[in-house]
Amino acid sequence: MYRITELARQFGLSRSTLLYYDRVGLLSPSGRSGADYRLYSPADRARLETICAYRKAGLTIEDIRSLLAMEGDDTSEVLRRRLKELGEDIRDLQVKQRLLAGMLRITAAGGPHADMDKETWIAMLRAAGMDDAAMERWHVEFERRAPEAHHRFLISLGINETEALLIRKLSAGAGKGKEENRRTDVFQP
Amino acid sequence: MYRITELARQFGLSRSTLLYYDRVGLLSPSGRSGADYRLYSPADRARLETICAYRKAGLTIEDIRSLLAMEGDDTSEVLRRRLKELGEDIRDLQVKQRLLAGMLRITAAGGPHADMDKETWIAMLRAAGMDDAAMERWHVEFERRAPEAHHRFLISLGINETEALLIRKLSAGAGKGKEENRRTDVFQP
DNA sequence: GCTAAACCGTGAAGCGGTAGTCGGGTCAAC
DNA sequence: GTTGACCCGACTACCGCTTCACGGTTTAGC
Repeated sequence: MYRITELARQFGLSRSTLLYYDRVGLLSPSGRSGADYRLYSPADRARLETICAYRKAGLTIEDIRSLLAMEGDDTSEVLRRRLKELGEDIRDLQVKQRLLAGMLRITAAGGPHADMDKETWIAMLRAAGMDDAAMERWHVEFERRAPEAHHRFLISLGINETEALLIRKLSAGAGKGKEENRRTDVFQP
Repeated sequence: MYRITELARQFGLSRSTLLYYDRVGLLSPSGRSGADYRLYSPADRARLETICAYRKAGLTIEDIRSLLAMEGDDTSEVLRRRLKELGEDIRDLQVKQRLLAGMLRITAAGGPHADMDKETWIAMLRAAGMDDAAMERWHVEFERRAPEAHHRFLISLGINETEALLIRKLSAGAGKGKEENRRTDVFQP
């Protein structure tokens, strides 16, 4: 059995937080001491562990309550909804980033890579010693191992859909040894 | 002169919001009608326009107050600070995305690289002909040109916060020519 | 046995940035 | 003079806690 501050410290929480969880009925200690102190059992501890995991994913208290209530039946719907929300929240923040960057007249921070664009990326690889042929091998390898990630990556550099598909097609073709498809200029236009 | 609800609607705000702005002294109407109604002048309107622009960038009321107080002298510091905060907030959300995706056993749809991990990435660069030294030069270059994007990139490969910060620190140090920091094993452990 | 520190309890208030609601006053049109 | 749209100030609610206040309990050392 753990006392409140002891348990709180185990999870990096404050005593107040556990008091709050008790008040809202999310986690109530299963016992009390003679002096009416809260006593948490190992089962309570396990429940708190789950709660913390969900909280770290940004789920609301209400969401967590319902997740704990339905005991692993169909948790996925709530989680999926939260995942969607997160995506929207991130996009909102990215919009704000762009607005602010505009005010500062900084190169607009756009996609997932924000201040990264095709030119910067290529310059970096070149600085590391890659030449055109190496970059082509790299695209081929990327397309072979993770075509979807390859696509997302190209988009994140600000390359448009059409051009991204073209690059991928050439990478796929080159991987099969078709010599006539050698057009390194597409990779570094 | 505009009345409160009229002005609120022009900016897609609620009446309550303008009442609040008045209460906290962010935007007070320059006049009152005979019936003590708030009357906003065109100058008030212009001020509100600025306020809305800043709010859309997610600045706090306090930030906006100080920005308006110093009348365009050195706004950039506050804005830059907010931009940094936004980057951190986005990273926090992306961490949550990954945690949730893990719970759903989905290949993280959130990160820019999704089904990409550190091992695959390194294998790809090696296949393209990069050696350890080249990879280190690349990290150094990445850190120098786009530190935030570098961080996001490392996180997207599934590298944890602590290790990402370590790699960046070493990259930054190596960029300044500190030979004793040469520890390529950190980049490919 | 005494004291001090560290713990425990309860209850209330506060944070930000609104949204909404209340009872009552004001205005223009019919 | 009445209807209905608008306005007023003041209030409450939201989330996930945190902080404060005040008093009782446990623990350690002397």
